[in-house]
Amino acid sequence: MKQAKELLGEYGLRKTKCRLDILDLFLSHQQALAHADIEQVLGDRYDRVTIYRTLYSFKEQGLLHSINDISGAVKFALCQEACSQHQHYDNHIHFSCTQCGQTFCLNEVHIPAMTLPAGYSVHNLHFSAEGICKACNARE
Amino acid sequence: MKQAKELLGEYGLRKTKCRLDILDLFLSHQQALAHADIEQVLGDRYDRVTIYRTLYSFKEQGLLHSINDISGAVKFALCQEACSQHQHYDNHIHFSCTQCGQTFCLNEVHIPAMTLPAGYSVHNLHFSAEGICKACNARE
DNA sequence: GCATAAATGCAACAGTATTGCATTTATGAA
DNA sequence: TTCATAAATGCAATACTGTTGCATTTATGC
Ligand SMILES: [Mn+2]
Ligand SMILES: [Mn+2]
Ligand SMILES: [Zn+2]
Ligand SMILES: [Zn+2]
Repeated sequence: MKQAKELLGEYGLRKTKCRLDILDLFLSHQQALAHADIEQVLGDRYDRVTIYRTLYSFKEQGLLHSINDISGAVKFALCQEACSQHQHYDNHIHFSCTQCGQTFCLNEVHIPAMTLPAGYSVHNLHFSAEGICKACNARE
Repeated sequence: MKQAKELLGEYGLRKTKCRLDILDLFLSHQQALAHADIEQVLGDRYDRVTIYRTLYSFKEQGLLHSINDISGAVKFALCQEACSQHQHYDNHIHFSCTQCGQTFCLNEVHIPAMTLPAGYSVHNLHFSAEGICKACNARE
Protein backbone atom coordinates (compact mmCIF):
# COMPACT_ATOMS: atom_id res chain seq x y z
CA MET A 1 0.00 0.00 0.00
CA LYS A 2 1.22 3.44 -0.84
CA GLN A 3 2.49 5.77 1.83
CA ALA A 4 0.50 8.87 2.70
CA LYS A 5 3.47 11.09 2.02
CA GLU A 6 4.03 10.01 -1.53
CA LEU A 7 0.32 10.00 -2.28
CA LEU A 8 0.05 13.65 -1.29
CA GLY A 9 2.92 14.40 -3.64
CA GLU A 10 1.32 12.55 -6.51
CA TYR A 11 -1.92 14.43 -6.11
CA GLY A 12 -0.33 17.85 -5.87
CA LEU A 13 -1.13 18.39 -2.22
CA ARG A 14 1.14 19.98 0.37
CA LYS A 15 2.43 17.59 3.00
CA THR A 16 1.10 18.91 6.27
CA LYS A 17 0.71 17.04 9.54
CA CYS A 18 -3.04 17.22 9.38
CA ARG A 19 -3.25 15.86 5.85
CA LEU A 20 -0.80 13.07 6.59
CA ASP A 21 -2.75 12.00 9.65
CA ILE A 22 -6.11 12.10 7.89
CA LEU A 23 -4.80 10.24 4.88
CA ASP A 24 -3.22 7.65 7.18
CA LEU A 25 -6.64 7.11 8.71
CA PHE A 26 -8.10 6.33 5.32
CA LEU A 27 -5.18 4.11 4.34
CA SER A 28 -5.51 2.05 7.51
CA HIS A 29 -9.28 1.61 7.34
CA GLN A 30 -11.21 -0.29 4.71
CA GLN A 31 -14.39 1.60 5.37
CA ALA A 32 -15.70 5.00 4.41
CA LEU A 33 -15.23 7.72 7.02
CA ALA A 34 -17.45 10.64 7.95
CA HIS A 35 -16.16 13.95 9.18
CA ALA A 36 -17.37 12.99 12.65
CA ASP A 37 -15.34 9.77 12.58
CA ILE A 38 -12.18 11.69 11.81
CA GLU A 39 -12.93 14.35 14.37
CA GLN A 40 -13.30 11.67 17.00
CA VAL A 41 -9.75 10.49 16.39
CA LEU A 42 -7.97 13.71 15.47
CA GLY A 43 -10.26 16.39 16.87
CA ASP A 44 -7.93 17.26 19.73
CA ARG A 45 -5.06 17.80 17.32
CA TYR A 46 -6.76 19.65 14.47
CA ASP A 47 -9.62 22.05 14.15
CA ARG A 48 -12.88 20.71 12.79
CA VAL A 49 -12.88 23.34 10.05
CA THR A 50 -9.46 22.19 8.93
CA ILE A 51 -10.75 18.63 8.73
CA TYR A 52 -13.64 19.79 6.54
CA ARG A 53 -11.28 21.68 4.28
CA THR A 54 -8.87 18.77 4.09
CA LEU A 55 -11.63 16.41 3.00
CA TYR A 56 -12.76 18.91 0.41
CA SER A 57 -9.21 19.32 -0.93
CA PHE A 58 -8.71 15.57 -1.13
CA LYS A 59 -11.93 15.19 -3.06
CA GLU A 60 -11.08 18.11 -5.30
CA GLN A 61 -7.80 16.46 -6.26
CA GLY A 62 -9.30 13.04 -6.88
CA LEU A 63 -7.84 11.33 -3.83
CA LEU A 64 -11.21 10.77 -2.13
CA HIS A 65 -14.77 10.50 -3.33
CA SER A 66 -17.78 11.36 -1.23
CA ILE A 67 -20.71 9.09 -0.51
CA ASN A 68 -24.19 10.22 0.41
CA ASP A 69 -24.74 7.44 2.86
CA ILE A 70 -28.14 5.85 3.34
CA SER A 71 -28.05 7.01 6.95
CA GLY A 72 -27.95 10.56 5.64
CA ALA A 73 -24.36 11.13 6.66
CA VAL A 74 -21.78 12.21 4.11
CA LYS A 75 -18.85 9.83 4.08
CA PHE A 76 -15.57 9.76 2.22
CA ALA A 77 -13.50 6.93 0.82
CA LEU A 78 -10.27 6.55 -1.11
CA CYS A 79 -10.64 6.49 -4.86
CA GLN A 80 -9.44 3.19 -6.19
CA GLU A 81 -8.79 3.90 -9.81
CA ALA A 82 -6.93 6.69 -11.46
CA CYS A 83 -9.18 9.53 -10.38
CA SER A 84 -7.88 13.03 -10.81
CA GLN A 85 -9.13 16.54 -10.28
CA HIS A 86 -10.53 16.41 -13.79
CA GLN A 87 -12.47 13.19 -13.65
CA HIS A 88 -13.72 10.70 -11.12
CA TYR A 89 -14.23 7.04 -12.02
CA ASP A 90 -15.99 5.70 -8.99
CA ASN A 91 -18.87 3.87 -10.59
CA HIS A 92 -19.07 1.15 -8.00
CA ILE A 93 -21.59 0.16 -5.38
CA HIS A 94 -21.63 1.31 -1.78
CA PHE A 95 -22.76 -1.03 0.93
CA SER A 96 -24.07 0.22 4.26
CA CYS A 97 -24.38 -2.15 7.17
CA THR A 98 -27.45 -1.53 9.28
CA GLN A 99 -25.84 -3.29 12.22
CA CYS A 100 -22.41 -1.73 12.59
CA GLY A 101 -23.19 1.42 10.61
CA GLN A 102 -20.11 1.12 8.45
CA THR A 103 -20.04 1.84 4.74
CA PHE A 104 -17.87 0.01 2.24
CA CYS A 105 -16.94 0.53 -1.38
CA LEU A 106 -17.60 -2.65 -3.36
CA ASN A 107 -15.15 -1.83 -6.10
CA GLU A 108 -15.55 -5.21 -7.71
CA VAL A 109 -19.29 -4.74 -8.33
CA HIS A 110 -19.96 -2.34 -11.14
CA ILE A 111 -23.15 -0.45 -11.70
CA PRO A 112 -25.23 -2.13 -14.42
CA ALA A 113 -26.28 -0.24 -17.51
CA MET A 114 -29.81 1.11 -17.47
CA THR A 115 -32.32 2.66 -19.79
CA LEU A 116 -34.25 5.59 -18.42
CA PRO A 117 -37.49 6.91 -19.93
CA ALA A 118 -37.03 9.17 -22.94
CA GLY A 119 -36.29 12.81 -22.18
CA TYR A 120 -33.92 12.27 -19.29
CA SER A 121 -30.18 12.82 -19.77
CA VAL A 122 -28.15 10.86 -17.25
CA HIS A 123 -24.77 12.16 -16.15
CA ASN A 124 -24.16 10.11 -13.02
CA LEU A 125 -25.47 6.98 -11.39
CA HIS A 126 -25.34 6.12 -7.71
CA PHE A 127 -26.06 2.67 -6.42
CA SER A 128 -26.12 1.72 -2.78
CA ALA A 129 -27.12 -1.41 -0.95
CA GLU A 130 -28.22 -1.79 2.63
CA GLY A 131 -27.97 -4.91 4.78
CA ILE A 132 -25.55 -6.86 6.94
CA CYS A 133 -21.88 -6.69 6.12
CA LYS A 134 -19.40 -9.53 5.88
CA ALA A 135 -17.90 -8.99 9.32
CA CYS A 136 -21.26 -8.71 11.09
CA ASN A 137 -22.54 -11.83 9.32
CA ALA A 138 -19.41 -13.77 10.32
CA ARG A 139 -19.80 -12.68 13.92
CA GLU A 140 -23.09 -14.56 14.36
CA MET B 1 -56.47 10.47 -7.78
CA LYS B 2 -57.40 9.76 -4.21
CA GLN B 3 -58.43 12.52 -1.86
CA ALA B 4 -56.19 13.48 1.02
CA LYS B 5 -58.96 12.91 3.51
CA GLU B 6 -59.67 9.32 2.60
CA LEU B 7 -55.96 8.53 2.30
CA LEU B 8 -55.37 9.65 5.88
CA GLY B 9 -58.18 7.38 6.97
CA GLU B 10 -56.80 4.39 5.07
CA TYR B 11 -53.40 4.81 6.66
CA GLY B 12 -54.70 5.19 10.20
CA LEU B 13 -53.79 8.85 10.54
CA ARG B 14 -55.90 11.50 12.23
CA LYS B 15 -57.35 14.09 9.88
CA THR B 16 -55.88 17.39 10.98
CA LYS B 17 -55.62 20.58 8.94
CA CYS B 18 -51.87 20.37 8.83
CA ARG B 19 -51.81 16.80 7.58
CA LEU B 20 -54.47 17.49 4.97
CA ASP B 21 -52.59 20.50 3.63
CA ILE B 22 -49.26 18.70 3.52
CA LEU B 23 -50.76 15.64 1.86
CA ASP B 24 -52.52 17.89 -0.66
CA LEU B 25 -49.14 19.34 -1.53
CA PHE B 26 -47.77 15.90 -2.31
CA LEU B 27 -50.88 14.91 -4.27
CA SER B 28 -50.67 18.02 -6.45
CA HIS B 29 -46.95 17.76 -7.19
CA GLN B 30 -45.19 15.08 -9.18
CA GLN B 31 -41.85 15.76 -7.56
CA ALA B 32 -40.30 14.88 -4.24
CA LEU B 33 -40.54 17.58 -1.58
CA ALA B 34 -38.08 18.56 1.12
CA HIS B 35 -39.09 19.92 4.48
CA ALA B 36 -37.90 23.34 3.31
CA ASP B 37 -40.19 23.17 0.26
CA ILE B 38 -43.19 22.52 2.47
CA GLU B 39 -42.19 25.16 4.97
CA GLN B 40 -42.00 27.70 2.18
CA VAL B 41 -45.65 27.09 1.31
CA LEU B 42 -47.17 26.28 4.69
CA GLY B 43 -44.66 27.74 7.13
CA ASP B 44 -46.89 30.66 8.10
CA ARG B 45 -49.73 28.32 8.96
CA TYR B 46 -47.91 25.49 10.76
CA ASP B 47 -44.84 25.23 12.91
CA ARG B 48 -41.74 23.77 11.31
CA VAL B 49 -41.52 21.14 14.02
CA THR B 50 -45.05 20.02 13.23
CA ILE B 51 -44.07 19.68 9.59
CA TYR B 52 -41.12 17.50 10.57
CA ARG B 53 -43.35 15.32 12.73
CA THR B 54 -45.99 15.07 10.04
CA LEU B 55 -43.46 13.87 7.49
CA TYR B 56 -42.16 11.33 9.97
CA SER B 57 -45.67 10.06 10.73
CA PHE B 58 -46.49 9.74 7.04
CA LYS B 59 -43.33 7.77 6.47
CA GLU B 60 -43.96 5.62 9.51
CA GLN B 61 -47.38 4.65 8.18
CA GLY B 62 -46.18 3.90 4.65
CA LEU B 63 -47.73 6.92 2.98
CA LEU B 64 -44.42 8.56 2.09
CA HIS B 65 -40.92 7.30 1.54
CA SER B 66 -37.83 9.39 2.10
CA ILE B 67 -35.09 9.99 -0.41
CA ASN B 68 -31.52 10.89 0.46
CA ASP B 69 -31.12 13.20 -2.43
CA ILE B 70 -27.80 13.52 -4.22
CA SER B 71 -27.73 17.17 -3.22
CA GLY B 72 -27.65 15.99 0.38
CA ALA B 73 -31.17 17.14 1.14
CA VAL B 74 -33.72 14.70 2.50
CA LYS B 75 -36.81 14.64 0.33
CA PHE B 76 -40.11 12.83 0.58
CA ALA B 77 -42.42 11.38 -2.04
CA LEU B 78 -45.68 9.47 -2.09
CA CYS B 79 -45.37 5.72 -2.06
CA GLN B 80 -46.85 4.29 -5.21
CA GLU B 81 -47.47 0.71 -4.34
CA ALA B 82 -49.12 -0.83 -1.37
CA CYS B 83 -46.67 0.31 1.25
CA SER B 84 -47.66 0.00 4.86
CA GLN B 85 -46.10 0.60 8.22
CA HIS B 86 -44.77 -2.94 8.07
CA GLN B 87 -43.12 -2.92 4.69
CA HIS B 88 -42.06 -0.49 2.02
CA TYR B 89 -41.90 -1.49 -1.65
CA ASP B 90 -40.22 1.47 -3.23
CA ASN B 91 -37.58 -0.23 -5.32
CA HIS B 92 -37.53 2.31 -8.07
CA ILE B 93 -35.03 4.85 -9.31
CA HIS B 94 -34.79 8.45 -8.17
CA PHE B 95 -33.77 11.06 -10.67
CA SER B 96 -32.28 14.37 -9.57
CA CYS B 97 -32.05 17.21 -12.05
CA THR B 98 -28.87 19.23 -11.67
CA GLN B 99 -30.51 22.18 -13.41
CA CYS B 100 -33.83 22.70 -11.65
CA GLY B 101 -32.90 20.77 -8.49
CA GLN B 102 -36.07 18.69 -8.54
CA THR B 103 -36.19 15.01 -7.71
CA PHE B 104 -38.54 12.53 -9.32
CA CYS B 105 -39.52 8.94 -8.67
CA LEU B 106 -39.16 6.90 -11.85
CA ASN B 107 -41.61 4.22 -10.81
CA GLU B 108 -41.58 2.60 -14.23
CA VAL B 109 -37.85 1.81 -14.11
CA HIS B 110 -37.11 -1.13 -11.87
CA ILE B 111 -33.81 -1.82 -10.28
CA PRO B 112 -31.99 -4.66 -12.04
CA ALA B 113 -30.98 -7.75 -10.11
CA MET B 114 -27.44 -7.81 -8.82
CA THR B 115 -25.02 -10.21 -7.26
CA LEU B 116 -22.94 -8.91 -4.41
CA PRO B 117 -19.79 -10.58 -3.10
CA ALA B 118 -20.37 -13.51 -0.76
CA GLY B 119 -20.95 -12.66 2.87
CA TYR B 120 -23.13 -9.62 2.35
CA SER B 121 -26.86 -9.86 3.04
CA VAL B 122 -28.79 -7.26 1.09
CA HIS B 123 -32.04 -5.92 2.49
CA ASN B 124 -32.54 -2.80 0.42
CA LEU B 125 -31.25 -1.30 -2.78
CA HIS B 126 -31.16 2.40 -3.58
CA PHE B 127 -30.56 3.63 -7.07
CA SER B 128 -30.34 7.24 -8.05
CA ALA B 129 -29.51 9.01 -11.28
CA GLU B 130 -28.32 12.54 -11.80
CA GLY B 131 -28.72 14.63 -14.92
CA ILE B 132 -31.17 16.83 -16.80
CA CYS B 133 -34.87 16.13 -16.38
CA LYS B 134 -37.54 15.91 -19.04
CA ALA B 135 -38.90 19.41 -18.49
CA CYS B 136 -35.48 21.06 -18.47
CA ASN B 137 -34.46 19.20 -21.63
CA ALA B 138 -37.66 20.25 -23.38
CA ARG B 139 -37.07 23.87 -22.43
CA GLU B 140 -33.89 24.14 -24.50
C1' DG C 1 17.52 31.46 4.85
C1' DC C 2 13.78 34.02 2.64
C1' DA C 3 9.56 35.43 0.22
C1' DT C 4 5.31 33.79 -0.93
C1' DA C 5 1.17 31.40 -1.26
C1' DA C 6 -1.17 27.83 1.00
C1' DA C 7 -2.93 25.84 5.13
C1' DT C 8 -4.53 26.31 9.74
C1' DG C 9 -7.10 27.91 13.99
C1' DC C 10 -10.55 30.52 15.88
C1' DA C 11 -14.82 32.97 16.06
C1' DA C 12 -19.06 33.78 14.16
C1' DC C 13 -22.85 32.33 11.64
C1' DA C 14 -26.45 29.61 8.93
C1' DG C 15 -29.20 25.64 8.01
C1' DT C 16 -31.16 21.34 9.56
C1' DA C 17 -33.10 18.46 12.91
C1' DT C 18 -34.50 16.96 17.71
C1' DT C 19 -36.50 17.20 22.44
C1' DG C 20 -39.51 18.65 26.37
C1' DC C 21 -43.54 20.53 27.83
C1' DA C 22 -47.80 23.14 27.98
C1' DT C 23 -51.87 23.77 25.11
C1' DT C 24 -55.10 22.52 21.64
C1' DT C 25 -57.60 19.27 18.87
C1' DA C 26 -59.59 14.87 16.85
C1' DT C 27 -61.77 10.80 18.05
C1' DG C 28 -64.71 7.25 19.97
C1' DA C 29 -67.69 6.20 23.74
C1' DA C 30 -71.26 7.62 26.75
C1' DT D 1 -74.32 16.03 21.40
C1' DT D 2 -71.23 16.06 25.19
C1' DC D 3 -67.22 14.42 27.33
C1' DA D 4 -62.81 12.01 28.47
C1' DT D 5 -58.73 10.75 26.50
C1' DA D 6 -54.87 10.30 23.72
C1' DA D 7 -52.84 12.41 19.88
C1' DA D 8 -51.25 16.42 17.57
C1' DT D 9 -49.56 21.03 17.75
C1' DG D 10 -46.83 25.34 18.97
C1' DC D 11 -43.07 27.24 21.15
C1' DA D 12 -38.62 27.46 23.29
C1' DA D 13 -34.39 25.48 23.85
C1' DT D 14 -30.80 22.71 22.20
C1' DA D 15 -27.74 19.90 19.21
C1' DC D 16 -25.63 18.76 15.03
C1' DT D 17 -23.62 19.84 10.52
C1' DG D 18 -21.42 22.73 7.57
C1' DT D 19 -19.65 27.47 5.91
C1' DT D 20 -17.24 31.99 5.90
C1' DG D 21 -13.85 35.70 7.14
C1' DC D 22 -9.68 36.85 8.92
C1' DA D 23 -5.37 36.73 11.47
C1' DT D 24 -1.56 33.57 12.17
C1' DT D 25 1.35 29.78 11.01
C1' DT D 26 3.55 26.67 7.84
C1' DA D 27 5.29 24.30 3.53
C1' DT D 28 7.52 25.11 -0.60
C1' DG D 29 10.61 26.72 -4.30
C1' DC D 30 14.10 29.93 -5.03
MN1 LIG E 1 -16.74 4.28 -3.13
MN1 LIG F 1 -39.49 7.31 -4.84
ZN1 LIG G 1 -21.60 -4.50 9.76
ZN1 LIG H 1 -34.91 19.82 -14.26
